[in-house]
Amino acid sequence: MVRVRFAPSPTGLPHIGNIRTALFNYLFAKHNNGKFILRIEDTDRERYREDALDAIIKGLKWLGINWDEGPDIGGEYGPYFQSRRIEIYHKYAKKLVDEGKAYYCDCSPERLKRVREEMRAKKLNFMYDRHCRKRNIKSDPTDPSTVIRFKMPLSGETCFDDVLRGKICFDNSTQDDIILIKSDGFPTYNFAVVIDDHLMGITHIFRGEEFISSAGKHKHIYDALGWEPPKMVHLAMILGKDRSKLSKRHGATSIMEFAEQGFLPEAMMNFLALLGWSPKDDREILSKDELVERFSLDGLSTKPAVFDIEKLEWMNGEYIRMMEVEKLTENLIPYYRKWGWINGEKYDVEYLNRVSAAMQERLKKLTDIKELGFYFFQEPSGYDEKGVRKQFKRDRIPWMKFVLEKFENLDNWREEKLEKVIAEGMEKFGVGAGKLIHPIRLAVSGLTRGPGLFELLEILGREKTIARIKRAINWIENNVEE
RNA sequence: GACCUCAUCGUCUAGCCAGGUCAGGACACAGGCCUUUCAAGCCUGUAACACGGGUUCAAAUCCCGUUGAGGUCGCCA
Repeated sequence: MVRVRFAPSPTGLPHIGNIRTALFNYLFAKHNNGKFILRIEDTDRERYREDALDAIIKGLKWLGINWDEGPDIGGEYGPYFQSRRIEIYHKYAKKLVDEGKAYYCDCSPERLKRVREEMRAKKLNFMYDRHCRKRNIKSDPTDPSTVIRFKMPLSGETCFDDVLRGKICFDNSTQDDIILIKSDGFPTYNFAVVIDDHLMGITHIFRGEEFISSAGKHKHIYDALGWEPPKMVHLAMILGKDRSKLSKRHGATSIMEFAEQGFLPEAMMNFLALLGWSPKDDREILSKDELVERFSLDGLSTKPAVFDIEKLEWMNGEYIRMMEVEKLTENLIPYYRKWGWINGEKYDVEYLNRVSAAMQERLKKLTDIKELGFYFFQEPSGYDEKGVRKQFKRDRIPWMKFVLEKFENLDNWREEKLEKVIAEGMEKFGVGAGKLIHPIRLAVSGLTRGPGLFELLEILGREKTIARIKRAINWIENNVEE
């Protein structure tokens, strides 16, 4: 049985790099009918953030990544918070000390800092000088004046197998006597991860390549405990547009910021899956089920990938276009509320659906409708500048007045009827359709672009159309020179 | 600095492991078609094997080196 885990630390909001790691774990588990486990690595009390756990859970759920065992739902390998597993770590740490494979150390942070600076001055690798290694201090994991350190072999070489990269080796002389238990009694990541992965029966570890260098150290701990390490898969990183590590500078980094910006979880999952993994054929739009079905180790890349938001936007647009109109409306409603376009429980779903249908193929993100479709909900507060120059010339006024009058007397406010009015105007004034259509569009929407004019007007309704055309004529008379 | 990882269009990538294809697809970009505008859709185009050696009849593909990029070197994860 395949068992994989996503093991975030609640020290910050999850960004797309973390989430993609979670996704690959998830896809691999589901592809193999295995279990996906969520474990919270909350052993750093200094950097702990109250809101982080909630953000992690929210982000994963939003994307559609569900776990089989985890902090909120439990499971037979719990607890799934490392902070609740302290006795376990102490037990194994003591065992290692008893067997002479680890030792207590009372070096102060100040001394460590000094040693580090001295080594730096000599241009040596920064490592603990093993001052306590042979002192045989008697202590206890809970004693705040001591830590427990691991006795690294002093010579030789240690290797582990990375599923993607093959054998990776480190010279033991370069490996530090890492801390297993901190002075506050909490384990370090390096220790807890080994204990938990083993005890939780993890079969495969998918994590970022920034963990490659610690994997060598983990191997020693596995060996010391007589355990077999899980299979290791170190994923290539996700980089920003400038090829540097992803950070705040690159815009939205927290996964929920993408949700707020109007990206769809299905599109986000699809896009993230393709960052560092390839289905190896020409298909790019893949549903969650298809991703699970097709996910495989040999499609995984070892090369860092640049996060390209333009492709995400394209893909999101694809998903918006594939969506049922009613579903699109449902997705848009929270934004309409947020912007005050609809209030309370009473709104015209029929109207919203027609707006959705008209705007669907023009949206890349849900929030695009704020710029592109506001006029369905609000009076335009001004007119597009270029549009004014081209379409709001004074000689258009008679044409607009003609259309206005016809509209006022129309017996049936239907697209076909509206179109007929324009045709009549073309004939009467001997001009092309655009000469009438463009000024009317600008008058009712304030924009020079959008859905077909007759569709737009029919949705908007007679009352608003008439009022807006009148207002525009007035505006031209007052603002445009002869 | 030491150690580790990586290297195909601007970007995501297929091809590499089992050498022989005009190096394929997608985003973006440019042009065209459609069209009342904008989108969408369709068609076309520009664009890459980091460099240098070697092995071989033949190298994007195998080997070595160089360069470049990234990562790690915490009582962070």
